[in-house]
Parts: sequence; C-alpha cells; structure tokens
Amino acid sequence: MPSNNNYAVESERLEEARNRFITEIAKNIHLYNITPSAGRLYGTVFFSEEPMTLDEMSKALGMSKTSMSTGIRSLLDANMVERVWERGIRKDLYKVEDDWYKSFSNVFINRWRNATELNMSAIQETKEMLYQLRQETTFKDISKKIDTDIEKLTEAENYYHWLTDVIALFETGKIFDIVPKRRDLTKGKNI
Amino acid sequence: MPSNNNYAVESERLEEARNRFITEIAKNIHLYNITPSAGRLYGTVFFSEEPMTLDEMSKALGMSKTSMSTGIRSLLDANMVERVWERGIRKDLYKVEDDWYKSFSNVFINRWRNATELNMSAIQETKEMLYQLRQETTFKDISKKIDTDIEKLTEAENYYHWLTDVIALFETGKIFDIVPKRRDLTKGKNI
DNA sequence: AAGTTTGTTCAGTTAAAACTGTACATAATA
DNA sequence: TATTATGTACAGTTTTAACTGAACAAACTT
Repeated sequence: MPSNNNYAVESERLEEARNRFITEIAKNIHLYNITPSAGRLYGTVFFSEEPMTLDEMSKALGMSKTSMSTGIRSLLDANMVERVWERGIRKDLYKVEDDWYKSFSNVFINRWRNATELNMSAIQETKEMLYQLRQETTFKDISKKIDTDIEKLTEAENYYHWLTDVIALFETGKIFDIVPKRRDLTKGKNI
Repeated sequence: MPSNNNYAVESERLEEARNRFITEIAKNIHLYNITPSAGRLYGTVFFSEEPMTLDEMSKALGMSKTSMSTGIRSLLDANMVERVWERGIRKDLYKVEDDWYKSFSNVFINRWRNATELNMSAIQETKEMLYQLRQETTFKDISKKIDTDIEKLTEAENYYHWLTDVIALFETGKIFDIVPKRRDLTKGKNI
C-alpha cells in the first residue's frame, strides 16, 4: 500500500469524492429522460476543469466514442451541456450548462408542453368522433355512454388547460418572482 | 359488411373514438414513469362505465392477469387509480382517480422530491470528503481543484434548494392560488 | 376444516433499449 | 487534389425491461 501523502493516492481520493456525486446524478437523471450512462457522462463533464472532447470522454468513461456521441447529443437536446469553441482545436468541445435553473425549466417545459399539446389534440379529435356518432345513433344506450365520455374528456381538458398555465409560469420566468433563486449563502454577500 | 344503423357497428365506432385518446395517453404516460401498457390500462379504466376487476382488464386488453396486477399497482402508486369496494363483490375493483390535479401533483411531488433529497445528500457527502482531503493535502494543484469542485457543488445546492421550494408550492396547494383550477366552461355556471 | 376464489411471487421467455466496432461522410490540412 | 482527422449511421451484440404461465398464499364460502 502506497503512503498517504502521495499525489496519485490523493488524486484517487478526489476522484472518489467526485464519483459519489456522479453516481447519484446517474441514478436520478432518468427524470430528465436521460439514460444513466449519459448521466455519468454529464457528471464527468461537470467536474472537468476544461471543456471535453468526445475522445476524452470516451477514455474517462471507458466507453465507445459512439456512445459518447449519442450521449452528449441527448444532453445537448436537454440543454444540459453546450458546445464551446476554442481557437486551434478542431474537435468539438463540450461543457455543462452552468445555469441549472435554465436546464430544469427547459426540460420541464419541453417535455410537459409537448405531451399536453398531443393529449389535448387527441381529446379534440375523440370529441369530434363522439359528437358525430351521437348525431347518427338511435340507440339510447350508445348516446348515454357518449355523453358520459364527453363529460370526462371535458374534465380532462380543464386539467390540461391548467397544466398549460403552470408550464407558462416556467416559460415566462414568472416562477422566479414567486420562488426566487437562492443566492450563494456561503459567500455572505446578498446583492 | 353490416348496415350502418347496427348496434355492433356503432359500439365499434365508440370503441374507436375512445381508442384514439387511449393511444395518445399511452404514448405520453412515460412522463409519469408508467409504461405504455399500463397507460392503455389507465385509458381503459378511464372510459369504463363501472369500476373494473383484474379479470375484466385482462380480457379487455388481451393481456395476462399478472400484467394487470403489476400495471394497476404502478397506477395505484402514482395515485392515478384507486380501489373501490362494492358490496357482494369479492374481486378488487379499480376506478381512475378523477382529480387529475391531485394525480399530477402527487407524481410531480414524489418523483422530484425524492430525487432532490438524494442528490442533496450526495452533495453533502461529496463536500465532506472534499473538505477532509483539502485539510490533509499538501499539493497546491489538488486543493485548487477541490475549491473549484466545492464551488460548483454549492451552486448545485442552491438550485436544489430552489427546486425544493417549487415542489413545496405543489405540496401545500399554493400553486392553485397562483394558477387557479379551470372551471368547466361548457356548463356556463361559474361558482 | 375443506374447498374455492382471487391476487401475487417467481422463473423463464420475449421484446426493447443500450452499447460497440466498422464503415462512411464531411471538413480540415498539406 | 490527396491525405488526415473527426463525428455519426448502421448492423450486430449485449444488457435491461416487460410480459407470461404455473405455483403459491391469503381470504372467503360452505
């Protein structure tokens, strides 16, 4: 066993500490629709002192460059990393988006708004089909079922309207008036 | 081909209309950490006139009872369906939770709070490890990296504090003061 | 208590997603 | 223009998740 005051050993300890956080990120990042592997990738780039290339990521994680490419793309789509340029470097460089509020909002907005819109269209279409059928049918039983269905769908529609409003809260940034960003408490200054 | 004013044909059209919505639900329900199959299950129970048993679900979806059991449990955990009792019926009966606002809030709160807490603990622990290492190390290079890491982690911590506050908005129901529930506009009465 | 009914556990199977290496397309360099 | 470097598409493989049927356990019925 090497002695404790050894650079390699301490670097290893630093790596371990970072790894504690990276592992947790990887576990929970599925909430952003990101795979655990891409989560580890995110963590790695997060701690990196410099923007990283695909080759560096590949080496750091012991995974194929192809995986790095698709992984970084999913992080890019979620606005969790960004591409940066440095003169003289041909390779693509990536760093984490440091505004986590923005990342969260982006993911939240995109995912929920998309789903909400699709669901609302589906409700509209379903209602159309039901209205038409109700006009044509002569069976009391059928039209009764249709009426119940339409009522349920309208209820759902109200909910989606509300959800749209909630999403707008994040989209417009009004959420930050209601729930202010936290300032760095350790720094003492509270501008 | 059977004539148009035929009960079976119109029932089929009703089924088709319902299916339009069910299919869309199934596609987007992964946002609630629910599988598409369980999503179809949800849709089926949603339109059912009566609370359903596992056997009825199994028949309606053409899937095994085991799948219905696990599917309904995931919906139950997400507070999207609830169990109801009817005298004289031994089988478990399920209906959808009709307060969609509650369902959404529940899912949102549980998923994000859990992840947030785990990530915050990880940050704490990582910081502890880093503080310790910084006290012990003599290498300027190492302690510089540590300082940068701690700064990044503190930034992340602030974000998680903010997220906790946002979650509390839904937990306490204060969100409904800010974004009021939509009333059923078609009914005309606006109490 | 014996016999049913009902939901769930578990092992095995099938289906889906993640990952890899090769081959290719594009762009930079000489 | 020829050569080299770099990221991505694609086909095949591995890993993970979903699904099923049989066996079991708990509760109800008689």
